[in-house]
Amino acid sequence: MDENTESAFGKGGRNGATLDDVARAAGVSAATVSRCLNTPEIVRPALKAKVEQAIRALDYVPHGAARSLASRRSRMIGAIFPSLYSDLFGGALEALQNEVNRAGYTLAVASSNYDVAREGEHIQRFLASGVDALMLIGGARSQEAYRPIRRKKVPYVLTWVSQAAGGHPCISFDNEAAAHAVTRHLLDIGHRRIAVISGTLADNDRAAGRIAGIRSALAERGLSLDPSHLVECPFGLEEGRQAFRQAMALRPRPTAVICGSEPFAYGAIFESEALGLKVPRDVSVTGFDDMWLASHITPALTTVRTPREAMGLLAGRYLLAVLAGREPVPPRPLDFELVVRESTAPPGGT
Amino acid sequence: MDENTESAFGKGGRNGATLDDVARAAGVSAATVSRCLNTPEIVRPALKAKVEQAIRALDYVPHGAARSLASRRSRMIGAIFPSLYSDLFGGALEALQNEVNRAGYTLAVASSNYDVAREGEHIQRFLASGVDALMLIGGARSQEAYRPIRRKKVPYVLTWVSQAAGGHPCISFDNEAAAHAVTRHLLDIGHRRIAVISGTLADNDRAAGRIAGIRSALAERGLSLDPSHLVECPFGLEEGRQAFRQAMALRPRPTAVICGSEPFAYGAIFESEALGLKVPRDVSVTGFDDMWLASHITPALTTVRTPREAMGLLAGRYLLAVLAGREPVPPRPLDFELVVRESTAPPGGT
DNA sequence: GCGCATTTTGAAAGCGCTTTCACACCATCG
DNA sequence: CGATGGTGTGAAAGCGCTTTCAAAATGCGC
Repeated sequence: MDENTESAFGKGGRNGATLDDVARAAGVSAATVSRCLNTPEIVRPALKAKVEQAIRALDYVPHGAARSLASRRSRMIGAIFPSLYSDLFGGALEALQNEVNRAGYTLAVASSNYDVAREGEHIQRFLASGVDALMLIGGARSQEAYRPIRRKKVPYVLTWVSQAAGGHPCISFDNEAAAHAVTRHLLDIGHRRIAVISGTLADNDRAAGRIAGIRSALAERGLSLDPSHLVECPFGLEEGRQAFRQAMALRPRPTAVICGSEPFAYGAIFESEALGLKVPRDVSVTGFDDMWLASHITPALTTVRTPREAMGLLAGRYLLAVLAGREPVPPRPLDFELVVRESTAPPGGT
Repeated sequence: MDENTESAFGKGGRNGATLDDVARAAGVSAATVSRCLNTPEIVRPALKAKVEQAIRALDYVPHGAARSLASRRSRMIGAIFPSLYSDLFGGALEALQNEVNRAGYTLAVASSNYDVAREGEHIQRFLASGVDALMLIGGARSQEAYRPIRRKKVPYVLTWVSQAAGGHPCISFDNEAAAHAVTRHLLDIGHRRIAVISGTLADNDRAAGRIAGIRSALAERGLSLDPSHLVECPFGLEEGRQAFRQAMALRPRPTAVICGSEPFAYGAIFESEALGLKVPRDVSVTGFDDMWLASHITPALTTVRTPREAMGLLAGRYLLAVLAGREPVPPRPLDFELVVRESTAPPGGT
């Protein structure tokens, strides 16, 4: 039966019916079939029914590339993340994917591996693939990088950063404010000697924003962040352990360590045990993101919960709105929440 | 200057030069430009240089959809994961993405949310988008689901499962053997009363395979898995805690708990503390996958390391090989490794 | 019923690129 | 030195669909 159907196709050797085949089978023009697919409301029910039946009978699947070429839209949205490996971006990726799918779009992804040059290549690749819109993380790329995007007039949005030099549309919580809140909490319970573990700052404005927030909170109390108290290293739990050891070697020893990323905090807590230090008695530790381990680790981690799924969802929604011809306004910075658990306590508690 | 360049384009209002524009600028035919892009080795250096210069001058970016339509290849590969959220699949996703990118392909992703129907829709969507190949996880879908794939003659490969009913190409370690190894380890150190925490088995042949491996190892020692000792629940750390509590309520109490997925094991270890049980003294716990937390948690987790990145990499390589016209043979099941750490010990040790 | 204003429909022209196919070109051989 | 063969290039025909544009069908009022 499959074979019979095949033989009904226009040309031999093809592996699927074409719109013309459907038109012929339904006894209408190709234009009508096309309309049934794209603007079904303007075709009379009688014809529509015939077409739909023919589509089913032939098992017709529209040819994406042909649609794209003719309509000048690929129905594809590209997203470039610094990493696909960690579950940090997983929630946002999943939310974004769901949202764009709902509107009939397909999501293409790429990982820049925290490398701007790499990201630039991916932008080019996506543009060449003809994505209709683009989601990027952060705003730490040169203005040059936006040129090809602007040139092709492809809508885009930045996430994980609430504002970027150049006025690019952003959807995110405010990194600076979130870091400020964590720092403030530590200051409020009496800490004065605070060390910071941060991810590599070059090309990472999220991390930089957090440092800025820490500095401003410190400044409000007349304090400042001594360079020796800022340990910068690549993301990772193991790296966090090392950085923590380094911070604990400082004299006088800091009474609190702010981690710019959650794995650092896990590393710090694990390493404190190895060091014979008790958290929070000997040293307070804070995280950033409130990922799944945070509430289960001992001691449970004081951290700031970031709206990761929301960013993915809203970024998708924003792009779809632009593509639909509306002119959405990126929302104000999203809410974050300081979650105080057991890893922080007043200093000197013994 | 941008404006001047624009005005050199063939048609007005477009947002990019076309291949014809390049041909005209270089004083060659469109065919030659096309050849410079696709088979540069067959065009004479002199012409190639002129074309390349024109491409740079016009900032030409090929139109993906047009290429796809004419060449009948989209240079896009689709991958459908059960979830994008967890970092379980993150490594494979990243590796796959890198591999296909290297060959000039773009990766499209989707998450089925562990739902076969959802996965089916994504398959259809990808096929309609015209992906050149498809990567799927597991083999727990109806043979029906493969029909559209076969019909369009799209190469595909299954991962995370080393063999599937229907003879589909697979690239994976052997779930059954891996689970067998873990179980064997427990049996070898003297455990006899073993409970199992497994992810939902319906539509998940990976989880089912692991249960089979556990059963066969048990059977080799004349033991069997009592239904009461098999706790089935959705994936997640919190769910693992609950399941562990349930397993610990069994009388006589099991001396070991095999977790079919790593988060369950983390949950078990955390919950053991809440229960006043000491791992491994009171109960041994094993994980599955050896994710980043496994070696840092206390006690460090005995588990089996699965080749997740390798699966992504090899799946990509396999599909690219098929697309290149070669007829690759899926490799034999990939290696896994039993990693014995501190969470397992002989029973009754007090 | 006729004429006019409205939908609906079909014909045909592309969308931007790849890919035969045939031709032109040059070097080689008899 | 002309015939032969191999390369490199160009002309043109689509790839399968969307989208004008004009023609056909419909509905309405008088």
